[in-house]
Amino acid sequence: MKDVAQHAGVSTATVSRVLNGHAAPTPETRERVLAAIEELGYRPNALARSLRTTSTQTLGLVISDLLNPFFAEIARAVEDEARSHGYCVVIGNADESAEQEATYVRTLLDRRVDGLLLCPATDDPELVREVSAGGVPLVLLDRTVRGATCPVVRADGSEALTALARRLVGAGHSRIGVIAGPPNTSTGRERSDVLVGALGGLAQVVHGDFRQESGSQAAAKLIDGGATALVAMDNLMGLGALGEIKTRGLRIPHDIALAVFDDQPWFPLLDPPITVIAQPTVEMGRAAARSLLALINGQQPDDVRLTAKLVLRGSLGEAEL
Amino acid sequence: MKDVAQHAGVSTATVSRVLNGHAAPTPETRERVLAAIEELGYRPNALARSLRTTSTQTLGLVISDLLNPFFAEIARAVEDEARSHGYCVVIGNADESAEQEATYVRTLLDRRVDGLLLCPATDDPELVREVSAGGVPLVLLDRTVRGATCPVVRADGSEALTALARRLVGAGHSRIGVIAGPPNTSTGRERSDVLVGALGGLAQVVHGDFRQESGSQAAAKLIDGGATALVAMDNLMGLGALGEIKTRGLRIPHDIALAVFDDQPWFPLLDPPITVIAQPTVEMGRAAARSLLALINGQQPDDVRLTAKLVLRGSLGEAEL
DNA sequence: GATAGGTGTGTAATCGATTAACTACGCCCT
DNA sequence: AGGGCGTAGTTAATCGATTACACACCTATC
Repeated sequence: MKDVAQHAGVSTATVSRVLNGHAAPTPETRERVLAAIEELGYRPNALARSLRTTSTQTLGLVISDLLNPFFAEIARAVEDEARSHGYCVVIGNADESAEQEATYVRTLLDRRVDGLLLCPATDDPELVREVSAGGVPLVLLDRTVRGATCPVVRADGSEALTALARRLVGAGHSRIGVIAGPPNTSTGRERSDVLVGALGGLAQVVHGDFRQESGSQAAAKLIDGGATALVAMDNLMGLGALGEIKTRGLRIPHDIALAVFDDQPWFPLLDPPITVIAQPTVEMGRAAARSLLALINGQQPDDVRLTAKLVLRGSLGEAEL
Repeated sequence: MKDVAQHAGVSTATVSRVLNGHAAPTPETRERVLAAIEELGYRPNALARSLRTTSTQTLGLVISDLLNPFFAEIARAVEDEARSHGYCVVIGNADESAEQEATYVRTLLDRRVDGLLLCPATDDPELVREVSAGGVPLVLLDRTVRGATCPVVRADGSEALTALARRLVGAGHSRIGVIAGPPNTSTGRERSDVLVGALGGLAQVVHGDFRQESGSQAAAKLIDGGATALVAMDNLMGLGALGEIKTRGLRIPHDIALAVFDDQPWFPLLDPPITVIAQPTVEMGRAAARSLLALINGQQPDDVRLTAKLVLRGSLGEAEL
């Protein structure tokens, strides 16, 4: 910057003003400075700028698993929305591990992100408290924690799950296997609670960990237990369940019915296409980013609750007619 | 930091020394400083540190599309490897747009990332030159550019493509539709060049853009053109082709054979399972990260060429027997 | 007991920007 | 002519760390 100033025959202050579009510099000076910048190929150092202004124009996003297309899509939406407001997003991958999540959150805070979006790995409020104590704007996404004190953006699947339960019961299924998420995550608990409640005693629950492998194992256990219908509470566990069903040579929906929470582009391609509860992922990501930006700007955004929708495709069999 | 120093009754220099594990401070001082840090909940400002040391411990990764599971997996691997070496990764999503890619690259350079991994959207070497001119370590991943002067990490599918061509020809297919990537990307060009060459005149090529929609359109065109076999050069276009095949009610492999470049966890679940050319994505990501770290440490890593493998699963029909 | 050498800390410059406070230079008005 | 005022630009403090250099103190040696 000093070089640019020298080159243009002005002080660094003037260069800075030109850079930041301040009113002061005369058009002529401005021209000279811009020419110098161009000539020297100067690019301002964002670190120095941030240090001085205490604003990094960066959001942190800590998600549970980048490999999960659900989160990838969310990340994409967050990034889109943030960019359209001039913000960058730094993504941290927690790998469903609370420790790694904490490490990442601290790293991002150390780098002074302007705000943080978190999909908490567990419902332990400790980390959230730590961030809030640091005074950094925080929004929870997809999952919440016990006694959360910050805005939360999530999808509400109650209605869809209830409708799904009604269909399954109506079709005469009496042993319905629920492949639930980990009980220490809000989504893991709530989704299965709602479904189990609506199934009124017909449900058998096995908890997985939102990963493919656990989906296969849970499916195996439930099929062995005599289930005639399976509901996987997340797309990766759904993938695992499908694998197990295929391995055993069972036919959907003839031998076993299946529904999955989370839609994926390839679900309609299966034979039969898979019935799902589709979450408005893109909207969730955008809404979360918007809430966070509002928070950063000193507003008090409300919680956002979007509704997930039941999409019938055929994998429940007659139940769908 | 000043507060911590005051609290411990030492100077900021000593605090800094404790923080950075310098030999100097006596165990007793060290204790006092650590206690003060603990008590005040002090966390060092990474921006200030980076400004002073000109090292951010951060790698930039600019990929074409986070929604593409291939790139998501790569991102994951890069992140893993980087983290294990104490580096963070900032991911930029270029959305297959050269402009957005350039914007992101510049933003990352402004933030002084220690090195950059790039999956270039086009094979135009201009951006690469710009980065190199800035003296920032750069490694290209998956794709290369014309006359690249930096290390490149990619998968070589020639062998697998040739084997695939042999099988298709051997099975008597005489009109083979190739759904290629954009001709201005190295992977888009090279993959189809190899395959078309190996098919010796039996190929019909339609270029897509590595997105689902273009896969459907290309498939439609090729099927209308009388193709009895399709090869999609990337998983998203493969997904599109599958959709088109399903829409038309065609049966694989009876009515049409299909193979896809890039494996996906759900390909084995289809009926029949899809034959693919599988790339070692995780290894690519890790290798790229390692090359970049080597470059940062002043070494001169070689290009890395991993081999993609043909995985026969049944979607080619008799050709596979 | 003076000197050399080693050790633990402090002082202050520095990284590259932003910005408050100040200066210098017209220009207008009485 | 002189005072007031607006404007363009400069000087220097600042953000929060790192680190070269200086300094004080202690110990070992002759």
